[in-house]
Amino acid sequence: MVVTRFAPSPTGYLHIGGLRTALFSYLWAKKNGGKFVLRIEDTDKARNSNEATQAILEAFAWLGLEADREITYQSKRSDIYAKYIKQLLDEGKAYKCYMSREELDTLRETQMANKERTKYNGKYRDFEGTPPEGVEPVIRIKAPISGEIIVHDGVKGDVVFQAEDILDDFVIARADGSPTYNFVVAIDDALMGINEVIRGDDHLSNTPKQIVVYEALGFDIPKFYHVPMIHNQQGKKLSKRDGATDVMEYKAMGYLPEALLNFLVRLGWSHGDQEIFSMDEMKALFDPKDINKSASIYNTEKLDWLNAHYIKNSSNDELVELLLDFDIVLTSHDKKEILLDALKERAKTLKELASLCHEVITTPSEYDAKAVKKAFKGNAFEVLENFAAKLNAADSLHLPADYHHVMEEIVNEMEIGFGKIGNPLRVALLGKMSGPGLDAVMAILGRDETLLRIQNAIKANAN
RNA sequence: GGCCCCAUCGUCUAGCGGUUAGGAUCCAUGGUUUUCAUCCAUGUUACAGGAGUUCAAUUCUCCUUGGGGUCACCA
Repeated sequence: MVVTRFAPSPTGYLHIGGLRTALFSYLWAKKNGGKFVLRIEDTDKARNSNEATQAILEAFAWLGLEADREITYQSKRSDIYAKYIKQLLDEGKAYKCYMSREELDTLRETQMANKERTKYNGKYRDFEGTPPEGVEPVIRIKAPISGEIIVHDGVKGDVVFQAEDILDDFVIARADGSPTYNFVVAIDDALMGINEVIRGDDHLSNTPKQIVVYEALGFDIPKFYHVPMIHNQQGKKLSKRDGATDVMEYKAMGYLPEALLNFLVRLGWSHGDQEIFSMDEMKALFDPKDINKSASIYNTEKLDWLNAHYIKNSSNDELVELLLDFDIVLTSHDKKEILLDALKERAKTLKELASLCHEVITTPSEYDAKAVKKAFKGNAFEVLENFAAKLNAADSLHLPADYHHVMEEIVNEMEIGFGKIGNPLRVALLGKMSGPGLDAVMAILGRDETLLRIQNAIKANAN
């Protein structure tokens, strides 16, 4: 059974990069009929907040990524960590270190001055005398001082680290007794049965430390997949300063969850030439062996295209529901089908769709100057008057085709091109030169509103 | 700086020794449309550099260069 996890620390919103590794983990579990679990790493009381936890859960709910087990909170597991700290102490695999912070700082400065690697010098590793007064000790683990640590990584291949280069007896419990990250991660992953860890490759250099913990405790080491970072336009790790990195911002901007997920799954992963993936396809096709080794640059051009695609392919009922968040209420609008059919292929986001709806539904309060100049020339008003008269006289006007028929009559009777009626009519109805098909617009507005807008336009622009 | 990772169109990527280096996006042009958008065509643009291995390297090896990550009593 494959068990994967996503383990955010609740210091802020769910980040776009975090979401991608979460998605990969989720998909890989689903692909294998396994479990995807969520663990909140809330051990840093100073930086964590409950709001952040809620924000992360809200984002997961929006995207429909559900954890398969109850959420684990590290803050509730201190007893467990304490037990293992004691065990390592008893077994002589960890020890108390009485080096004060000042002493440690001095050591570090000296090493830096000598251009040496900064590492703990092992002063208390085999200490047997009387400990100094007034120092609350930290607990350090006895890490190997030589030899190789090999991370068998599913993305990068075998990565070899020399213990002497990267390891020292790192702290596993602070002076106040609280355990540190690399220690608890290993314990939690092991105890939660996590056997496939998919995470950002900024964790790759942490992995040897975690392996030290696994080995000291006799736990099985999971399979690791370190996925490359997502970079900003400057090629640096994506951070909060790089515009929209909060997942929920995308909801606010009018992106659909399926578009965002589809966009993210293709960032660093691919399946031949396929670009569009439904959730079912992702679950069936995702495999971490196809994850890229190189970082990708965050660029949302393709997200816009995907979002437009998913909007076009949404049902009108779904769109009515989604538009409620953008203050467009079409629930009982009798022409909503015509309206959405006409508009949904013109919008890149729900926000745009909402604004397009608003433009059609609302009587124009002003007319684009350029459009007026271009459209209301020659006998444009005469054409409009004739058209209005014809509309008045028509007996049944319901569908776009009915309105189209009236337009055809005018074109034939006055012996003009469609442009002669189309351009002025469009400006009259919408206030500008571009927009959806006029027959659809009129069907949406109905006869009365159409006539009203034509009269308004003539009144406002005939001078 | 030490250690580690990475390197194909602007961007996302395919490629797994022999290809006119493919797709997508973006951009441009044309067609469709009464307009705009959609849609459909077409086009511009890429193997970082240098050695080696090989009959043959984008592909394998090494070096250089460039980029990134990480080095806490943070996670």
